[in-house]
Amino acid sequence: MTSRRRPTQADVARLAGVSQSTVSMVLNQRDGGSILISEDTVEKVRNAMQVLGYAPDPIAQMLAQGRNRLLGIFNYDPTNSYLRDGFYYKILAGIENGADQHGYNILLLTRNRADQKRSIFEGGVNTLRLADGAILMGKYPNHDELRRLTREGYPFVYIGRRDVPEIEFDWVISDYHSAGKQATQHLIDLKHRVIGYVCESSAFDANSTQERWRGCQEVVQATPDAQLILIDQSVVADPAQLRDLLQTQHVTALICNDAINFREANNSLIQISLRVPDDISILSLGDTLGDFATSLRVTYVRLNQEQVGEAAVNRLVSRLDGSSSDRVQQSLIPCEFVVGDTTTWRGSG
Amino acid sequence: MTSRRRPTQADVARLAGVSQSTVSMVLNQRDGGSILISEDTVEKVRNAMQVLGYAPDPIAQMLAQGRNRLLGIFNYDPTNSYLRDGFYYKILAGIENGADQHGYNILLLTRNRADQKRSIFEGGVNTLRLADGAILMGKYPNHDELRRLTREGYPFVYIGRRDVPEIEFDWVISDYHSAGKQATQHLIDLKHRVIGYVCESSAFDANSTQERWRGCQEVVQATPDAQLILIDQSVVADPAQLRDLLQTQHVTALICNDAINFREANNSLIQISLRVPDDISILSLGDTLGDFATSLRVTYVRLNQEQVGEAAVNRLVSRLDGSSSDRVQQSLIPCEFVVGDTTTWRGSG
DNA sequence: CTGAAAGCGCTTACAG
DNA sequence: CTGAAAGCGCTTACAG
Repeated sequence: MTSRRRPTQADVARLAGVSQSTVSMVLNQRDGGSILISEDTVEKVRNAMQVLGYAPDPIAQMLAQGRNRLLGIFNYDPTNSYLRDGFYYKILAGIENGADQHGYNILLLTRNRADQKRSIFEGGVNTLRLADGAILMGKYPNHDELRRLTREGYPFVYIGRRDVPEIEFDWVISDYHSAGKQATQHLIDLKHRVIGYVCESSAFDANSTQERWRGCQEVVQATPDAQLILIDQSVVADPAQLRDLLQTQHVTALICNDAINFREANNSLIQISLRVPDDISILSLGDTLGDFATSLRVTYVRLNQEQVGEAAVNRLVSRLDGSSSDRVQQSLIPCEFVVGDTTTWRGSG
Repeated sequence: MTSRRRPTQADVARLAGVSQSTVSMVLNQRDGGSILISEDTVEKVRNAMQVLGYAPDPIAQMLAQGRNRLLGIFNYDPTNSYLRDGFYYKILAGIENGADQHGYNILLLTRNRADQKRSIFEGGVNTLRLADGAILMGKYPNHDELRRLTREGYPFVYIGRRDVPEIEFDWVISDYHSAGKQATQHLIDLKHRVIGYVCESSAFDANSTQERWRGCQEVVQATPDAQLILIDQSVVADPAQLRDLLQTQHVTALICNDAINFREANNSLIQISLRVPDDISILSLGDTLGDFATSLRVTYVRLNQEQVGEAAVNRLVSRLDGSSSDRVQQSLIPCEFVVGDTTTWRGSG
């Protein structure tokens, strides 16, 4: 660990017998070489760099250049909350991909995990400032902070639609509304008329749930005799309760808000001996949790979270590179509806 | 987006009517306040900071301080390869946690995803240098790069055990060897004597697989009449082949190298109507993939990847903070053997 | 084609 | 208790 000081441009310059700025020029030689330096000099400098094992200090470069090709990621929710159905992971993978394509690295802000409330500003300091721009996410952002970021002109994109009074900003999100519509139309087409919507009460107020629900509602309301029944996850978790509900209401199909709900519902159905899809159709409005041990392929909506992450990066980078207008941009990423074996015609059993 | 220049310490100083260095002192006021500044001055400076919305530039701070409380993460494998059983995600979560506890942020190096070979040094530049230290991972690291990092005294910890000629460095890894031993002993105790070991041929040379396998071997070799049979994943994927193999060899238990192998094996067993665990016992030497739709709890080894990530951070940070000796430190994180419903006494069916 | 100089925004001895 | 100055390692006009 004898790490004597790393070599600097000054060291290289000394060894090569040129000035420090020349070393810098050689280092940053643009493609095409608009800056002309004699071959000899380049050679000498290159050699000296080799000999000393010189590598530029990125921090100094940043300070001098005023930017650093770093994309910040800040999550208002504790990471754990995203463990659910691998949501966070997929978005992160998309962001990584996008960042890589644009030659950016990622700064993952970890601060304040311990506290209940995570915060971008600590002691008045914008911890995101280290990055050129940031991607924010989380169910409950601090509105004041978002306003301050906007006021300061700090470039960011939110993952998920969030409406904050007084300001407007970029966001990207899966098109949950259309997902809900497609799924419901699918069931309606299969002659189902009484459809249960399974969701946890704690998740019902989330924007992403509301959008799904709204999509389902629209289709149901446009269909004579059709009705949508909200079923709490706690009911589904209890096989007996679930059976009673399904029977008394004549429910023939279940739409599950996400993959977890799907799994729970499916488990309960097994226990009350209802066969999928003959006795009851069931689908998930979210990505599946790996494959189940059954041979059934699940009917579900692919949320394309990777694409959401990539889209957020693309938007952010286009702002950072100035190749984009200043207009606020809010985009929906299409979901894909995948028809599997867990849904079929009503009464086919 | 009218972002006129952000205020600097100089701006604050001007407004407060003090010198720039005084602003810096106020900003960095140590606990206890070993540096004495009059209440009045502090007040004035604080006010000015408020008025201007001043926030220090972290990059400049880094340059001046020589460190930045940033932990680098570099993965020699493409991220996708870690999607398998959520490996990468869990480690990352552990790293995030650890970093947070120590007040570090994370720098995720994305470079070179596009290329086949990812590289730390680009054009001779150590891209990790932006971070104070780094956590490296990936099946096939570039040995030359690791040597160079070591030579330069750059602090890093490897996730996974990698033996690189000429150098030694810190690593942290799950105790796969012990995991294999425990699992095998469990089966031996249940009177199984012919045990199949399911693994993909492409994964067999990996250190993590070798350690598991070695652990299993040891127990089997210490048991009279016991034998361990290596079964390629491709055989397991074909139900007919699997049945033949199990029958001719009298295999009564399967050890699956990871959760994916487990799932495939389980699916095939269903198709050839072998009941788990009555006809055959089966367990996984890796974390499970969520729950299966069956009511069986899987017998498996919990790898504690989060702990691996956290341990790596702890080690790295203790080196960065100088609170640790320079001795190379290589540690094994214990796994937990979880007995579920998929294993039972031989011939209980 | 190359060098001297200023500057990026901080921190940290060193004087007073 | 506070200020002037040097320095962190670069980049970028500006002279020559």
